Amino acid sequence: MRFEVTSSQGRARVGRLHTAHGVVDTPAFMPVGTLGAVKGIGPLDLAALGAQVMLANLYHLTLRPGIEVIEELGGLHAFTGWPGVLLTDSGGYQVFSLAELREIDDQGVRFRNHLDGSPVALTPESVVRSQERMGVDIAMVLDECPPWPVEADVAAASLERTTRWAQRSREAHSIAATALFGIVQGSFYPKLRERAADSLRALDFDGYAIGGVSVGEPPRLGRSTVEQVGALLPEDRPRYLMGLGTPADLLHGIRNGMDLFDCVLPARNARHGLLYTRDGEIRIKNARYRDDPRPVDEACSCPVCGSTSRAFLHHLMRSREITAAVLATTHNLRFYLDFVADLRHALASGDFEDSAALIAECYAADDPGGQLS
RNA sequence: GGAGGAGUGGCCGAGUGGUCAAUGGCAGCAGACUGUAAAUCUGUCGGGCAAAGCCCUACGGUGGUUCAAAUCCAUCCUCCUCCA
Repeated sequence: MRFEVTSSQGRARVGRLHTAHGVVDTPAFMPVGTLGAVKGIGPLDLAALGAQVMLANLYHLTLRPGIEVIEELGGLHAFTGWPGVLLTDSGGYQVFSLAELREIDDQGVRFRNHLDGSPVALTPESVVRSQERMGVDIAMVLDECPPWPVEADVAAASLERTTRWAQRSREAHSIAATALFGIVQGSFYPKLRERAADSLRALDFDGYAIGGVSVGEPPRLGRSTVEQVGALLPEDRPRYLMGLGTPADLLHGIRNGMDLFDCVLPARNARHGLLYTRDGEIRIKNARYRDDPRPVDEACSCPVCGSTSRAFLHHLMRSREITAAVLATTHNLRFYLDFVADLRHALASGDFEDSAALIAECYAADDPGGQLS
């Protein structure tokens, strides 16, 4: 993997990430396909929308269909038919989201499989090995993602473990075609974040992620952490803000030097009837859209906005028609991908602050403390 | 003609003397969702008001018993089943 920064404005930057399965223009939004596909859209359609990277999840793929099956079928690219770059998350997020179903110690994490209760063990080493076996382009280390609130001493102990795991992950990494990213934890304690960034830098990862954000904290804390950690990460490596976020979160992240983003929001919200437009969010199931002949977003380039009214989407969504999810997902992902592409182009041409101001206006409600403007 | 059964809030459907403006579900109205246990979950859901309270209207119609009726009695209306 090779990463180059081609232009920058303030701390925001434009870059190119070269991987075994193609190039990624950064800043990039990466749709989340936990089980190997983004819910509601096929891999080729997703690529046609402009997505260059898709996420998948090692914990989930380990349970079903199993790493062996994926390996036998030629790796995760061949198995899923996804033509672009693949990044897998390690299961660190499930340490947070499935907290009631797991136990954690220095060795690793033991889950009670959420499907049938059977035990599943992940260790830093097994996680790196499994991601390499699937042949993904970017692998994430196993980390512990603590919820908020958490006491400082608990967060510190958690971080020490995550740091030891990062060391072990680094040592376990053996296949160059699969890049390995470290993850900065440390909850919302600046000293812990600083310590985390220092120790990860010393391990010389291919890229660096900020994890443990949007875990129940007040939005201002998340924002300030991104600002702080963004300044601590190496300039010459891709920076990945894990799990975020809203359009406003992306703008804030880009402004603070982030290159990669992933989030389930555009896809999940689409399924739940919340659509993004250049004038803000709309809840398409609301009665007001019953006979609205306009497209979801006049300025949107997606195939749905080119052919479909809000009224029709409203009808399909209320009827719980599966196509409603497909169309809404198509639109929202295109919106996100265009959103980031527009900022990328604005950055490259020097118009970033103008674009940012426009976005901040549309998504003011999403802007705790007004950091965007 | 005879025998039995049933009519409850927009719909379906509980409730069989007071704790019932009436369980549930659906529909409706709105909200949440951030490295996906999520095509999920939550709130609301007769009307009015100076609104954690009060008033009005409500369980097919009418009348009655009772301190008190969706619940008991009489009668009428409608529907269903079976027998002639």
